[in-house]
Amino acid sequence: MSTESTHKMDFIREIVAEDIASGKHATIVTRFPPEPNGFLHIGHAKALCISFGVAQDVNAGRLGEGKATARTHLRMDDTNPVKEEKRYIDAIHADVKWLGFDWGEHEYYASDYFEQLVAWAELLIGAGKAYVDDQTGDEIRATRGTLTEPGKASPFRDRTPEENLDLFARMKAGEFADGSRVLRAKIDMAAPNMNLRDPVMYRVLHAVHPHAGDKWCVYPMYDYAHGQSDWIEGITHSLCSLEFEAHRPLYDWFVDAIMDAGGHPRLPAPGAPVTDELRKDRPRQIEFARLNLTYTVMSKRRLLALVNDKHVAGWDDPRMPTLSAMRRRGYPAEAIREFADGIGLSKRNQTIDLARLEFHVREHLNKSAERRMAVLDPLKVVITNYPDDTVEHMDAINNPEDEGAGTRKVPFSKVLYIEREDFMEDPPKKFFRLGPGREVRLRYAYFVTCTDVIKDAAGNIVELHCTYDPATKGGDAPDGRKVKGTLHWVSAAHALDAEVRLYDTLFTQENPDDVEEGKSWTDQINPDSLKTITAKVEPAMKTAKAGTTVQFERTGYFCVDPDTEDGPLIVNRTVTLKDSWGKQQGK
RNA sequence: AGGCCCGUAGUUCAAUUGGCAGAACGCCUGAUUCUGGUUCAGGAGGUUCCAGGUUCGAUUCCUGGCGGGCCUGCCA
Repeated sequence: MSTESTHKMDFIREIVAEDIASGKHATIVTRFPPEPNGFLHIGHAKALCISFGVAQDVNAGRLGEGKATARTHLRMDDTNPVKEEKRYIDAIHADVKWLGFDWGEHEYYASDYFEQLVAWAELLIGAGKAYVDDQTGDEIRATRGTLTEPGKASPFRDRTPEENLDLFARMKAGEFADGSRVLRAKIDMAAPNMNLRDPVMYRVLHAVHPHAGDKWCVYPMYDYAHGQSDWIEGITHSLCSLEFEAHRPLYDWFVDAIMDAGGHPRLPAPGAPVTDELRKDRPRQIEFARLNLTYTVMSKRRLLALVNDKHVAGWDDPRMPTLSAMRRRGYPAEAIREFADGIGLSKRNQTIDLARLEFHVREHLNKSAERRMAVLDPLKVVITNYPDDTVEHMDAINNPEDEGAGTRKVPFSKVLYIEREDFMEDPPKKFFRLGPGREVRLRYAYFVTCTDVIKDAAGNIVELHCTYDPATKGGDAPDGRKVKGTLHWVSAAHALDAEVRLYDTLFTQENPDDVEEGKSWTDQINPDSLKTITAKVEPAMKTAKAGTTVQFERTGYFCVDPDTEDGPLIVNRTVTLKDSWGKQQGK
């Protein structure tokens, strides 16, 4: 009995399980094929979790009852040098690793297959299934037809294989200018699927490639390169998003056409026949719905625009949905994986509530993040009956969810800061915090009672006077009396200043595309998505290293920003704590 | 308009392949709590897109509608 029955299944895992059960595959190979033209985002995390997750499930015996092994390749889908850059390749490596996936030695580049791809293209030309077209881009577009009308054949469609071979060789040799000629597959100009109306296989591009250098003047299109790259690597299940559904017939057409012409990546010897057995050795493309999140955009084009138009500080600005941004913001990789695994897999377009991602972030951080006290909006408090020069070091628990995290000392003295919103001069009954004559607990310290409210000439509250009860040291009253509220605080003399970056959603609408006539998604950008303040934090934060996330009690989780390395403490708010009081106030 | 794909709580997914429609997140209530956090207990929320048909019985099968998505780059 396998654990399969108890494990979460989806339509892709069912297909893989069947393919193992039927003996179709003894080795399952999946792949993650990013184009290095931007940074990976949370949508890629979903794809990563699916392709790596399927392989992990196979290896763990959860899929296919241990009758197969599996691996996952990382492949740069680098067929368009004008958009791709080395720095994106580096960022992809870092992000995939950070998320927790290991491709081992299986790192590949589509550009490493260009030689083979060209050889197969020549095979197709020889078989009369591809031709060089001298039409301009505009002409090709104009003759492609529409959704309801068939296209028109190119005047160059019936060139001889010899002529095509010669022309293609000269394209490769760099004899022709960019855009002057393309190699097209000869399929069907009347096909209802537009992708089959003689799609372009190669274009002339005199561009330096980030991986292949200046070796090539022709570059293959996605449709011609992707399926064949899968095939070369022995990918069994090529998992991609829904918009490639209409490309699947073409994906299969190229494989069939190459085999019909005598090609196969695993021919035992040059010129050997493509046997029925070899014919079964081919990849299968399966599509699933890509991830959308509320209050953000996910397309790389738009993310690039946000960066280029300076709406954010960069690809790793913590407001971005990129993995590098989430890392910088303090989202744990494990939370992102749990999120991705939990949202399900289907063919329906999905938009997930941001709240669901935040749930996983809080769930993980609640268990792992140490607690600290920090006052974001300081209000001075003087404990009038506390000795002037005394400092006490209070014991504070680092993480109530993790006993192993231990305790620390927090200095307490006569002058403190508390949160401005923790005091109300005329509080309603449900307000459990400080008010004139009210007693509250200062966490890990004493019960205090507010005796005086000091205001400036304009009537603004600038200071509070309180008395403390020495018998309540540590936070408990020996007489058993209770207080409704517990406040966080810092000692003014010991507090550190910290720059705190408070983030809100990058867009004001759940769906940034939901706009009135004449407006665009960029009009929905939230002008208050970043607020920078200076907070007072307890001295234990002095040693906090970049990348560590702590919980500031009662306010939220905060991650030390890498900018801290060369200056004062800077923290990013990862996510707020759930706030039933604030919610109640909001309505 | 032509082709392909998809319609189940607010959202994302289940429903042992024809047998009493469930879960998670979100929302609401209560208990607990030295974080208005956590934890625990409970609640609201469904014409399974619609209409026919087959069947003792349909979310599931059939037919026809309706709604949504994708496709007319020398992007991926």
